[in-house]
Amino acid sequence: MAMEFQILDVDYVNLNDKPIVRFFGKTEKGESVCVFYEGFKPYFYAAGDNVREALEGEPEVMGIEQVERNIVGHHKPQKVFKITTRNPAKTPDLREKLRAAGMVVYEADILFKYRVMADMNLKGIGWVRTEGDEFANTETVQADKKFTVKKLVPIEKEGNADLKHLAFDLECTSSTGMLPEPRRDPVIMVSIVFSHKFEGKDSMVLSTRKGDGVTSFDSESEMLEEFVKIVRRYDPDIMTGYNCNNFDFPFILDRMYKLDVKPLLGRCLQKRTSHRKIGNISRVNLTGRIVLDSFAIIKKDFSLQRYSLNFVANALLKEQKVDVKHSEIEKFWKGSDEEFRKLAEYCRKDSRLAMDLVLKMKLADKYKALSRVSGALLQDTLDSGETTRIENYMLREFNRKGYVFPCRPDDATAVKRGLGRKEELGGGAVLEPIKGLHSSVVVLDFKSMYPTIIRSFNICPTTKVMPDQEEEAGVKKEDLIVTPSGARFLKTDKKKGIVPGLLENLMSERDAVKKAMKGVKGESKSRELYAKQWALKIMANAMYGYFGYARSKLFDLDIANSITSVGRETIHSTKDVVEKKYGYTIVYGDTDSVFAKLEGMEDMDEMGRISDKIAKYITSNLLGSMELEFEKIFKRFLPLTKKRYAAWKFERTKDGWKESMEMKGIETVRRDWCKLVGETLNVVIETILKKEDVKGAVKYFKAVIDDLLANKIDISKLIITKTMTKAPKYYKGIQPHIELVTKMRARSPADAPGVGDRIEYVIVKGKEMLSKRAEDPSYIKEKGLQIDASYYIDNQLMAPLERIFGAMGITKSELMGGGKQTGLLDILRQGRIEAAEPKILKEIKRDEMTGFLCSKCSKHYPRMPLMGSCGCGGRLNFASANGPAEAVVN
DNA sequence: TATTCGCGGGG
DNA sequence: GTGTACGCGAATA
Repeated sequence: MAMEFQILDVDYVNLNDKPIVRFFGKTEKGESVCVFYEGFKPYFYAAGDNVREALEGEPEVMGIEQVERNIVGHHKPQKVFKITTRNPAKTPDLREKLRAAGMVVYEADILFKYRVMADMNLKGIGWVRTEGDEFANTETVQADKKFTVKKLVPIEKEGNADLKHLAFDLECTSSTGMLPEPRRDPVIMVSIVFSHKFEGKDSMVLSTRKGDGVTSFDSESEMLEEFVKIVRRYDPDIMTGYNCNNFDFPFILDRMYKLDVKPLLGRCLQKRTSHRKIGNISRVNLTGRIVLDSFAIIKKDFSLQRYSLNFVANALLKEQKVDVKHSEIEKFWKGSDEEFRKLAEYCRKDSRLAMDLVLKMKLADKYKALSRVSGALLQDTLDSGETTRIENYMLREFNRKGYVFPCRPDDATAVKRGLGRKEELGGGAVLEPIKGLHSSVVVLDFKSMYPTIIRSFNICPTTKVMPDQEEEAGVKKEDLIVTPSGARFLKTDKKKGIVPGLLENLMSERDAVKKAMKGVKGESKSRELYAKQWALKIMANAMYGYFGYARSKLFDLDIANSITSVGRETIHSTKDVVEKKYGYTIVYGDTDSVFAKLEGMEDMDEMGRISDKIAKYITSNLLGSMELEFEKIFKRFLPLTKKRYAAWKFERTKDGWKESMEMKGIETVRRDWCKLVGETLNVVIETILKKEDVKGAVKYFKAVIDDLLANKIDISKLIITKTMTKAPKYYKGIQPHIELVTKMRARSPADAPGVGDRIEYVIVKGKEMLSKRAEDPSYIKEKGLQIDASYYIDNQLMAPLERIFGAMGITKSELMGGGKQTGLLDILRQGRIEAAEPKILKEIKRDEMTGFLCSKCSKHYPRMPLMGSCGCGGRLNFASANGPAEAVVN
């Protein structure tokens, strides 16, 4: 009998002194599976003269065999010892023992499940077929199908099994007003939402109080026991919740521990579900299932202003939470039946939103694809970074080519590498932007620059030849490629590097998937292919970083530097060719792109044709698979500094040119800015770029300021929000939103915001310090208070807008009305500005300047206040550590 | 201008 | 479990 399933999780147990590997999975029909595989012996490698002696009499060692393997850094196979052991868990001991004896160990830090998967060529989320199945009569695991198998064979099969999801959410009371703590605060309610009907229901609410639509319990421990039973009966593949990794799981597990409820939420009935917290990150171990925290994934994959459940649900699902403030939970819990019912619906809705985010936003798709490409298990793809995936992917290929893989470095080595990195590792080239507003700029970029450099120069730990290694490698100088940083690699025809080979596979497979996408019909199929090509791209792009990462098993600065040095040289030579051969100015460039100015050109198609021609010519002179291509047109391009610019972009599509704005390094939405800032910034940038109307932009900005001063701006645009994370008394510094809460409590304790609430405030006029002048927007309207216009001008609007206008050569004094405004058009025409020369009196260097100092009362201002003089009426000088000065020089 | 610090999200 | 450990904006030197 045989069976096919998709691998969800793998672990092992020791039975009779032998490891038995367990594969948890799901069949196409939706049955949960657990198969047992026996007979795989743990092993690793060691090199050195005293390996046998060092392991003499070790009961854990089953065999030591001398074998030949390739080792990174050598060009001929080396004699190493393959050490076979009894128990994977004992490997670290043996490893350290060998190291203490001066031996070098290999592959002695690979998790046993990954050792097995790599050798059997099995991948996370990959499909597998079993052979020699025998029914396993065991109650140690929970699954629809349980078998002991003789063999597991990977199979090529597209599509994904239908996974069962369970979302849950807790409500707790708090005895302190701070976040509830499991050591003293109880769970009062648990909501559960099912992706597939469970006993006829799609959701449940459990609680220790009775109410409509709620399953009630006499005690918290009975409720938690039932929660465990429901999970087991429903048997989900994926458990989710919003911030469940950091709150709901740790909380409920700690409560179970305290109340003596067995936390058996996984598919193994012998392994308790546990959580471990390191730093701020907590991870949950659910054997046979997967924990997917929708908050964690959304934070990684979506760029939003805020990540509260309500904000995210609004932005992504157009839904909102039931309206209950955190501070009201306890009130509703103890309140009327109606209030309790509302709390239950609030709780249910939170689970439903967490579930909808996962299912409707397809949060797991990308990660499934990454697992299938890299081989890492889905849980690891979700929780850990690129390292796990790259190492899984590389290990397999290195082993196939007869290499043993190095171990990861110890902390001391990693720290040393990290320190050395800064001076020794060069990054990409960033060309100095030519200041001013530019028109008719085309952007050309190198397709997958670092992967193609690695391929074209055959850069790999297996092809690197050190100065004294020519003889060992059996090569001559002409067999080597030298990179600009001076490292030497074997040419491809001598020996193809493993990493270049992997990249070639990743990139050609991606091309094939993209081709297949064109002919595909059906939304789910095309989504799957899209995720696959995305994963292939991510894996290819991650390869470079791995060589420069301090904890990498293949850390090699020669390699990292070789890759970036080729990149830098390529950018500079591309700039030369475009400028000298074609006569166009490069106005900017960063790592893998150059921005060329096609002076005076208007016609998009014409600009596209010229770009294509240039790109094609340059590509023809590049090595190997490196390729320059036309990417987009910036009809207007306004650089502020390196890595920061605004542009009016046109992209070529099959239906003509698609227009949009592109901002790099310029935020128009920040949570500590009021709406007015973003709005003003957007209008100003658009006016400059689209209408080329700098005067208009200045005029608009001045009008905003006039409106502010005249109290004509709607208060809603001036609201700043901040969360109160703890009770006011625990704040050490004085902060506006906390001062406001204190005031609001004095006015009306019942309506004042509580811990965890977001506080909205507006700064009003007054004599007190700024923090004391934060006010509640509705209170302002009610009492007709005046807003503090100069605060909004100096502390909110000025800095970001000054940067934009500064890039156009407009100084603050010109902006604020006093200065001359002639010359703006000249600036535009020239596309270049010079900094104004300051008059020299008593001077300090620019970087010495700390702000402004009143000559009368010595008050210090970090930034020039709006009125241009001190509040006391005194004149302002420049301030520095060496005292005041009248001028600043560069 | 670089580096360290603090806090998000959950109740 | 043959383990590993966030990330960005603000404040500060």
